[in-house]
Amino acid sequence: MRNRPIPEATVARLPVYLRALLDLAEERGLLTVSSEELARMAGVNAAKVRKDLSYLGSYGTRGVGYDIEYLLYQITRELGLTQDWPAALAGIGNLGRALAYYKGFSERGFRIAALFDVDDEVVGTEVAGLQVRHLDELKEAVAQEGICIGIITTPPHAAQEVAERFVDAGLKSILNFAPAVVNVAPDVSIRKVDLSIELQILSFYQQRKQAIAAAREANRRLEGRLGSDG
Amino acid sequence: MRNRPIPEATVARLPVYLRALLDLAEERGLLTVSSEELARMAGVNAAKVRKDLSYLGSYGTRGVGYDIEYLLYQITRELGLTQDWPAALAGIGNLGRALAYYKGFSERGFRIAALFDVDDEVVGTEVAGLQVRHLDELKEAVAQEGICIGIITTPPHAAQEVAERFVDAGLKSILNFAPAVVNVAPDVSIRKVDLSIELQILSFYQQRKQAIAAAREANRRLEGRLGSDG
DNA sequence: ACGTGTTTGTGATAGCGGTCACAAGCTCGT
DNA sequence: ACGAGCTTGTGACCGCTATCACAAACACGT
Repeated sequence: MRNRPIPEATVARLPVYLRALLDLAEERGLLTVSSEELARMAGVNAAKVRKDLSYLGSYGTRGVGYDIEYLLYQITRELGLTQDWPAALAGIGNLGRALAYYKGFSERGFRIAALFDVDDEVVGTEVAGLQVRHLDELKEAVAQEGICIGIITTPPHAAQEVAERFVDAGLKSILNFAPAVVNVAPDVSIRKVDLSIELQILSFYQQRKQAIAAAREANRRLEGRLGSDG
Repeated sequence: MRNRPIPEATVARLPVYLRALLDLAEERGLLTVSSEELARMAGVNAAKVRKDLSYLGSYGTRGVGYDIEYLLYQITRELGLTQDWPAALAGIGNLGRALAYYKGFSERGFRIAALFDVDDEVVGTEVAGLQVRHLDELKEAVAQEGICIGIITTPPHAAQEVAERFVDAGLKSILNFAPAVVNVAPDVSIRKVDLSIELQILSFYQQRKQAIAAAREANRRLEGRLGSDG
């Protein structure tokens, strides 16, 4: 089992476990944790936790649980968080600025190392301690700063072109915040974060809840009338 | 088929189709579109598009394609975008401010109707044309503004409590940007957007790519040496 | 040394989601 | 009126994911 490739779904949960483990280690100073406790903290099923961790190897002790320090080390290593990952951010609008200032990135070795835009009004200004550069300088900056990850916070119509420039500059990992579909070669990883889509999904289920509530209400009234009639 | 419940995966893709269809209607003024073209624009498989749309009912014409206007109407209706959805945003930090200013929200009937915080330095200030209110005023604001959706952009340790306050105020849909696991009752929809997790997932695959490249390189050298030796 | 209680690791199973392939059905030209 | 050429709608299949259930293995008290 421990030599099989790690499933995507598991990879997506490892950061959640990592966070929970850091909490246990730093805040509470505990040494071991059971799959049940970890599952509770991560908001998932205990069996899922065990199966996920088993892909990393068998680092638990039956009857005891998992050694927190060791697990932290293994997950950190597996996620590649032992090195730091300089990132380039293209598109210095509201969202781009917020991300440039965002502390959450720098936490785990992610560091926004360069900012890019194409607007002459923005290029040259300083944001979050970095000088905004023109997108044309991307290649040099990537080489110079050792940039590995590209983040897109441009308007939608520019997203595809920026992605292509990122790929052209040698980046293989892209995080897209622009509300647009971006196509890249299969050897490039791309993940999207789309606020508007998330809201629309919530809207769908919210509407369904309201429709069900309305139907239940109508039914209740109808039955009430029938009851008083009978 | 058209009366079966719509799968979650399909719901998550409807907004993508919607965007593509708006593009086709507004930018190019087309009347019909084939599943293949729509699939290309949405970055998915054509069969998947057809199956997804078939859940809404059979609105296509064989040999021709789908009527864009009609499809737009159906998807809009199904996603509940015919009404607008006022949202509350709690946590006025960098990210909260950026979202408050973000234009992408207001596009499809989503409107940030109230901002909340607990910090006295922030409460009372004006952000994006709205006065930041204290979280204690949540209930009144929800009733007053007809708020349906809660957005969490607080630091992680405050996320769970804010979520509970949202639920307590009657909200059934929550979007969580805080890097923390939030548990709510099963009748409440919660979706999370976690920038740090996305980066860690990218990091995992990036590292694997580098490891594979390194192994390939080592192998090439080894074979080269063996070749010259033999 | 041994039994009891606990927790892991994993085979088995069920369900969901993606893809293929093709029949059904439409339009249009002749 | 009819055949050619498309495109939809969907049954069938396959792989991935989640969950269950239980044997294996450990610690600890006596």
